Amino acid sequence: MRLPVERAMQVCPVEVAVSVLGGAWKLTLVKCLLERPHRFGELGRRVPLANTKTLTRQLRELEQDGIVLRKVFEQVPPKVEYSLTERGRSLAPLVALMNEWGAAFVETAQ
Amino acid sequence: MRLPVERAMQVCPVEVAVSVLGGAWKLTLVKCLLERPHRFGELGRRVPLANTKTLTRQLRELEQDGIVLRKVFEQVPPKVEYSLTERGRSLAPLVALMNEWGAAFVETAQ
DNA sequence: CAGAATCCAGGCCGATACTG
DNA sequence: CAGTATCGGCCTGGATTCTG
Repeated sequence: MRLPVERAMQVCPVEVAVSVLGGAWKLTLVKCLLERPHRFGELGRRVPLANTKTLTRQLRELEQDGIVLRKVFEQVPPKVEYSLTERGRSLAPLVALMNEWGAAFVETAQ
Repeated sequence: MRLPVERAMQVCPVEVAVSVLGGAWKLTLVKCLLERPHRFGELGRRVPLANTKTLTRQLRELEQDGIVLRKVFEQVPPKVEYSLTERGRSLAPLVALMNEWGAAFVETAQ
């Protein structure tokens, strides 16, 4: 278990969710993977503001937290496919709600 | 509109929600305020790992984003009451889902 | 193609002390 | 009571370059 998550546990389950999912682009990546599995480069194009390092880090953490599955195809050129675990798929309702709320927030933009 | 939110808008509504709600303790504060209005000190006791500076910052941002209402009572000793706006109350389903998901995450702790 | 390596900046959050 | 002031650390995220 990662340290920030440990801390969050002391306070509230809500905070656990935030510290697991709150990283930059994480939930957007999950949203993409809910559609279908993606390759690394595809995800990069879906989230154009994230560079490769950030992308890799977030995906690794999602993998470590049991949300994302990383499958390596041993071939040249290399191919890696990212997909969701069951726990990852359980985020579907949450992602839908956040998408809706975020859109409404922008809509009602001050 | 705050800068990180502007950036998030370029990518996905989900990312907007994350950048508005993802700060430390923010959603936990909203969860408390969904129960009833709280005074500053009360919130501090509900979120014991946040110090006064952090608490103030998060509450100010939530206020700026139209989620929290800050009401000052001109009296001695001072009294400030925090409550939710309509937009804040619209977070109820989201908070409930995240609470549930966070609890399940801890339950299934690796 | 899918990253790893390196370096760097900013801000995000925290501890502590002080104030009207 | 409800903050502000000051200082600082560190972690997050980013730009760029390099590699099997």
